[in-house]
Amino acid sequence: MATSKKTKQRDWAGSTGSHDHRLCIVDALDKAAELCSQRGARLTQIRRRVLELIWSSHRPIGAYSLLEVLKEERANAAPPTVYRAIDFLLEQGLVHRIQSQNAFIGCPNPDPNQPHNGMFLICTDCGNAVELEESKIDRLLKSSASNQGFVIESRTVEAAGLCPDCQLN
Amino acid sequence: MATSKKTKQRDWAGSTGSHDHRLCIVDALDKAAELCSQRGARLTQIRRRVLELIWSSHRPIGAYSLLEVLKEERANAAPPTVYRAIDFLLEQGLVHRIQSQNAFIGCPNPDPNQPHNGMFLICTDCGNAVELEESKIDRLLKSSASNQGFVIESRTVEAAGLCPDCQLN
DNA sequence: ATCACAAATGTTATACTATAACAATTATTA
DNA sequence: TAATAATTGTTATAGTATAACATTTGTGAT
Repeated sequence: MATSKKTKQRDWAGSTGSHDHRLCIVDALDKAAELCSQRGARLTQIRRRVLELIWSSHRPIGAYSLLEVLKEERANAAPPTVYRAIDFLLEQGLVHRIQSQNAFIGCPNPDPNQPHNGMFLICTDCGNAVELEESKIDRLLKSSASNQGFVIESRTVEAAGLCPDCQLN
Repeated sequence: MATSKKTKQRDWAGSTGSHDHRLCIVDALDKAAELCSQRGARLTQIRRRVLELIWSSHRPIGAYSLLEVLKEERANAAPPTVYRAIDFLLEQGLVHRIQSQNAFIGCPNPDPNQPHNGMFLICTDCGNAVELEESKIDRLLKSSASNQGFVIESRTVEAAGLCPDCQLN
């Protein structure tokens, strides 16, 4: 259940490919700023910084890993500091929780209206995660639930396995 | 993230309906005994008792809740006692982990060959959970992953919402 | 501007979840 | 029945998350 299991530092096309990841970060922060401003939500320094740290890779990152970094910049950072920021970012739909790892990852496509639950492919070897957009699966799940009279409000879909790169190595 | 959020003590047709739950338990224990015997796996007293406790309701139950009960019967029960039993039961596919709750639930249909990952509908009101069998969703997920060159090894699918009963109350 | 209020952050403590490491005991089988 | 493997006992600790209350900072009304 530990979230800090070591992973190789490698990327794969589906998630990060050979791209300039700085652009991901800038883009995510820009989107976040705009969304928050539209909503009258305050993207404070701490919140912005935590979002930036979460976006620092395409791997889910745990709260205490974030805290370690934050502490170097803010002597008085404590667990509530990071958990509050995370709670805010989750509420705004800017990040997702990866339940199977007790970790968090940036949402590449924050919904302007309301947050959505992501669906993820997570490589067990390199640790990279990519968010799927599969409305079909969502519809199937909803209808399957509906058959039982059950109404879905939120869901967790996380698939673990090997990304293309790690299948070779 | 606490697993002990209070839930109403109510059942719903999709999961438990108005049934004699003792039969569920007996049935589950019988199946477990047979499976283990076939496999040469040892369903010891502790393991059997933990399985029974997990089956004591259709709600996922946490390790420390199990431990509380176990302690009344076995003064020296400690976290490893219950986690080891859970690990065994997970390996044998007799129970599933509910990631969104750090809790465990019995598998009503343990696979004679290898364990499967469950898919669950979990009521946020009464807490009951029911396992779905939706091979369609599995296939969709696999093909969707395959489009990215990703090979799925295991997955988590958990949907939270309201069961039929709790929609009325 | 400044007061009053709300929101965010600081701070300390603690609850909850899970595993490491090694010792003792119990089963299995040669 | 001795040797070995599997299970359980025991203590300690790592990792994840929140409660509760104090302080500071931002916001809007006047």
